Amino acid sequence: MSDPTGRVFDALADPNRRYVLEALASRETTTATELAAELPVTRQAVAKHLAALNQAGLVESRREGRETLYQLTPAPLGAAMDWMAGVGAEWDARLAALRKHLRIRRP
Amino acid sequence: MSDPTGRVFDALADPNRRYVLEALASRETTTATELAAELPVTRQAVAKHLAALNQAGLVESRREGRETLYQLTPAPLGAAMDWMAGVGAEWDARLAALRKHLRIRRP
DNA sequence: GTAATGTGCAACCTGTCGGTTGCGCCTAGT
DNA sequence: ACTAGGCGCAACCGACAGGTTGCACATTAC
Repeated sequence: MSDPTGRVFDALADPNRRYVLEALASRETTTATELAAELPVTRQAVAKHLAALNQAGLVESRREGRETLYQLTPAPLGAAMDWMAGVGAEWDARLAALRKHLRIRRP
Repeated sequence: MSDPTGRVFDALADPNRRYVLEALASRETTTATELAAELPVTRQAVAKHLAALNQAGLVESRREGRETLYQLTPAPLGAAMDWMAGVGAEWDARLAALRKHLRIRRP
């Protein structure tokens, strides 16, 4: 999946990954083991999720000594929201045009 | 997956389903066969995707004679966008608080 | 130096997802 | 009445995602 927006939605589709994002939004930095303590999965599973989030550009990792710190980078969320807003807007525009058309043809 | 927001993101995670949504945003009504003609998959595959979108509340179906018409219902997109906006906002707030803290402690 | 902590990598298992094929059931045209 | 178009359902298949275990490697503490 090379499409960046697709990767974001795919990353957001998993509940554990969404929990990771929520935790990261209020924590400024975290390690995989710390997250694994709050989730019903192993550290390695969390590490895979963090890798997926990193692939989607939602997370950055930096190694500090013997632990790797993960940090939220919420920018790609904007692109995804833009896609959704585009769909909604086009739909609304179509509805508006349809309404207008009906008003003109049936005054 | 009972979580409604999760279903929305899961629905949005597939490129074919996103295409269906885009098509539906500009078409006001469509059938599964019509969509299948524009996609590299069979009608049944499209029908499954439409069922998933319906489960996510993004699409409504109504039977008209011998064909079933599908229509976009973009409301759940709003909830999903709210979740994303929440994560981004909390992050921004944390960043702002951190910056403020730094400015106070290091004038 | 040695033990403990934290990580990464690889193999493996299992369920589900996206997709197809095959069929039978309506509905509409002629 | 019969034929053709459109759908739904069910079975099946291959691939991949999420998860686990096991182990080897680096870094800190004692």
